[in-house]
Amino acid sequence: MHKERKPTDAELEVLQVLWEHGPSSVRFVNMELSKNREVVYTTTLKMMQVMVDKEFLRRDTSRRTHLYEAAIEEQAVQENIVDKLVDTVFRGSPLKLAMQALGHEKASARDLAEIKKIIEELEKDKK
Amino acid sequence: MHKERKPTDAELEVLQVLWEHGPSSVRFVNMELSKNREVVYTTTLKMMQVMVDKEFLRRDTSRRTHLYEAAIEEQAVQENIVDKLVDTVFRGSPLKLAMQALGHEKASARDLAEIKKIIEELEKDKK
DNA sequence: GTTAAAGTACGACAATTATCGTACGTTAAA
DNA sequence: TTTAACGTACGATAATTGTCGTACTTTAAC
Repeated sequence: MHKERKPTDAELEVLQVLWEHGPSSVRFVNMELSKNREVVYTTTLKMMQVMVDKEFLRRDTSRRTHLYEAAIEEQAVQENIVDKLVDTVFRGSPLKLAMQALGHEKASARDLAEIKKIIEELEKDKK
Repeated sequence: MHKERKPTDAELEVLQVLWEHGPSSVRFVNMELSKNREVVYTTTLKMMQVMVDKEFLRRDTSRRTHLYEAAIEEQAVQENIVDKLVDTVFRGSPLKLAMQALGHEKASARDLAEIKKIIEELEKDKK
């Protein structure tokens, strides 16, 4: 039994696929990963088996082709990572992180309008 | 000679100290790290030597007590990490990341006001 | 000049990560 | 019923990380 730890980068890639597509076979996950880079099938398999051991994934072995699904919530992982990031890279300032994200090239005008609305909501809550 | 790679978590801790305080001795960095957790002096020393090899740090050996300074910019590291994070954890959406950051417990009312201003600036630029 | 303190150098280590090959079982088609 | 395709299991491995002990050097105080 392993302790709850933070997924590695490669593990996050696997989780992304499962969060997006729901329960999937190793074959399918491997296909998805292969869109970005070369990965041997058994590498993905082994990794997902390890992730079951770490309790990052659950699997259904009732059929020959096992189905894996994420056992941790996307939202929770995002929170963990952001919290740690704020501490270790942004000197404790979520503001700096948000600014960096919004300065990101992919942030669109619509994103900006969207987040302004969210901020106004948050401001109401804080009052 | 090493390839340019992303600093590890422990390396980020060291970088944080140097970004904040400028060129420092191993002793000083070790003191700072020890505020958070127990670290043996030679562990910090070894790590910083490795970081010099990786070209994350530069050092001045002209005096007995060597002085180390960050060889990579805080801003650049923040950008790298945010870019990667957007891709691997937020499905390519900087907006989601910003929202998560602002929902962060430490985000204050002043932060929110601040970022609203910044958004308005960004919106002007995009026009 | 001896000695204690403070410094650097560096080898060794366990744990983790990411990777792949090989063995082996199951299915289905020819 | 052979065989090829597809699946899981799992050992081995190289690289990296974080850790620390030990050896050696320099400085300065006595």
